[in-house]
Amino acid sequence: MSDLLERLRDRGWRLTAQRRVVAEVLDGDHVHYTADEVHARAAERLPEIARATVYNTLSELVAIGEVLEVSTDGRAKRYDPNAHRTHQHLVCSRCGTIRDVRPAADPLSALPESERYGFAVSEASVIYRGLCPSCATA
Amino acid sequence: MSDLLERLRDRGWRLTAQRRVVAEVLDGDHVHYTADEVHARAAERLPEIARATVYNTLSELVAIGEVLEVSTDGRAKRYDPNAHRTHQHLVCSRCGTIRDVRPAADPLSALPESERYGFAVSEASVIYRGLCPSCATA
DNA sequence: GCCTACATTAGACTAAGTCCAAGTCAAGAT
DNA sequence: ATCTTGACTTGGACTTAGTCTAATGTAGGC
Repeated sequence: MSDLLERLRDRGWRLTAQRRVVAEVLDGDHVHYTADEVHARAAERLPEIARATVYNTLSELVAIGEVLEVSTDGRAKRYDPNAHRTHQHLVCSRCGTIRDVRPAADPLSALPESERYGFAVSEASVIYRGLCPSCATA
Repeated sequence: MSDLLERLRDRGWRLTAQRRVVAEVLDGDHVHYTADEVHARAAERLPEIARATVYNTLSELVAIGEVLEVSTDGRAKRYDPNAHRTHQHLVCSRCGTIRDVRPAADPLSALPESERYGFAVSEASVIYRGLCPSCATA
């Protein structure tokens, strides 16, 4: 994650303790925390960190493309640090577990010109839903 | 939309004035209102209708599969009466306009078995994003 | 026309997120 | 090493979207 911190410094970010712990929480594979979960985990290391700071930092990370926002259920947004390897999401309809997945074909290519209504389409995000192994057997 | 009202009566729905106006508001193509928009439009015809009633009715329509919930921006959910013709959504990244679109291939088929992590995947929802014609020229 | 189970209402409540004015501090300049 | 300053953080009030509840109203079977 020091890669990320270095990239941030290169962008002129002031490197504060708060930003550091938020960046550290968002490290790993298949990480999809809500802002409140990020705040709770950050507060374990830096108890006085404010919710507003977590929201600010997450928004900045999203704005510069280091973190993705994922909205799987119309409730709290989730934050996905896996921003440099394009992928989609597979969500369990029962328990909400999320996995990063890579479809075989670019989803954009499935949308024919005749279905684009003159839009300059630049991105497709897919949510696959189904039962995860533990929910299927339970 | 009397089709819908008939299907609802067949299911044993009590047909109230409130449910009727909500169903009438949700009529047409490329309709994707938020709950508040549905409430505002319903209130034009039935001024005393309560927000809670709109939420209740929308949830019921979703539960029985007559209306789809779409979450395009992590803000208010939108309600889509086009539930019997499977489709995906194309959203303008600037103004938020939504169109129903039909990809050439079933998006599910693009997810190889090796990327399913043992899930019983049953559904894929796709949001295509880009600039709509008016936002592209503005 | 009555009855009653189901539907509606207003308003309090919750969850998720934004905004703001005041205080703090990282890092460049000295 | 300290100063300075503009960027960052804070806590709390505020907003938006949605849920819940107890009291009231009413559709539709009789």
